[in-house]
Amino acid sequence: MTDSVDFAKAMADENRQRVMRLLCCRWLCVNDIVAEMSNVSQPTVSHHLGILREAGLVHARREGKQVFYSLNQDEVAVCCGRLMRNFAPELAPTVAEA
Amino acid sequence: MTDSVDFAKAMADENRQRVMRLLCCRWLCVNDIVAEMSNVSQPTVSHHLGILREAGLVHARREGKQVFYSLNQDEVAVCCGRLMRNFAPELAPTVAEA
DNA sequence: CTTACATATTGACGTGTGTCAATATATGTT
DNA sequence: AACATATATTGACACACGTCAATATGTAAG
Repeated sequence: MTDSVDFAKAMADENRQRVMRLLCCRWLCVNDIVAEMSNVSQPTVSHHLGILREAGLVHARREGKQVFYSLNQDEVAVCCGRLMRNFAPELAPTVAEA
Repeated sequence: MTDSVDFAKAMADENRQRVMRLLCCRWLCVNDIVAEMSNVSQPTVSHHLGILREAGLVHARREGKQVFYSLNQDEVAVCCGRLMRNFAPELAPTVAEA
């Protein structure tokens, strides 16, 4: 339903997808992300992380002064599956894994 | 790459997803779509159809005075597959169908 | 060729969104 | 407590985007 819209909106930004690729399969703290992003300030990165966190697309874990983020691949997979079922039902697997 | 961003942007609107659901598995002309959409004017529907067409997410076919649209499920599937490979690689099938 | 109908385009308007500088909050250190 | 570092929040700004009324374009019929 509207969940698919929220997912699409969360993904609908180049910098957000850059952050997601950085967080794929590893944990990074905000400063590391900022260091790897060119031409994007720390507040902007923090803002994008907030949106991704709100959408459940990243995990967050505090460790001392720093906060580490990592991509939530499960949620991405669930949302992609929902998109497939909604908008490519004739191509999506009929039965989902339980 | 940036294609995933374009796909997400095209999907990032509730009315656009409503239109896509209407066009799932059938052809509708613009007036039919307008009739089934509440509180959305004909120019607005036309505008959304243009964005979906630009993104390759719908097929369009002229038939006399009317233009019929239908959802392009293949493109949706391709884009979802790309999202999966980019952002859920540990959950996506390793080998894609040729 | 004029008329009628279907769709697309234009122009204007309000709202949403990405961005940054400045500042606040949180945590650890001395 | 004072300070330093890491992250989040605020406020302001420009620009993108969704929306509609009005108009233009395309297509067929009389």
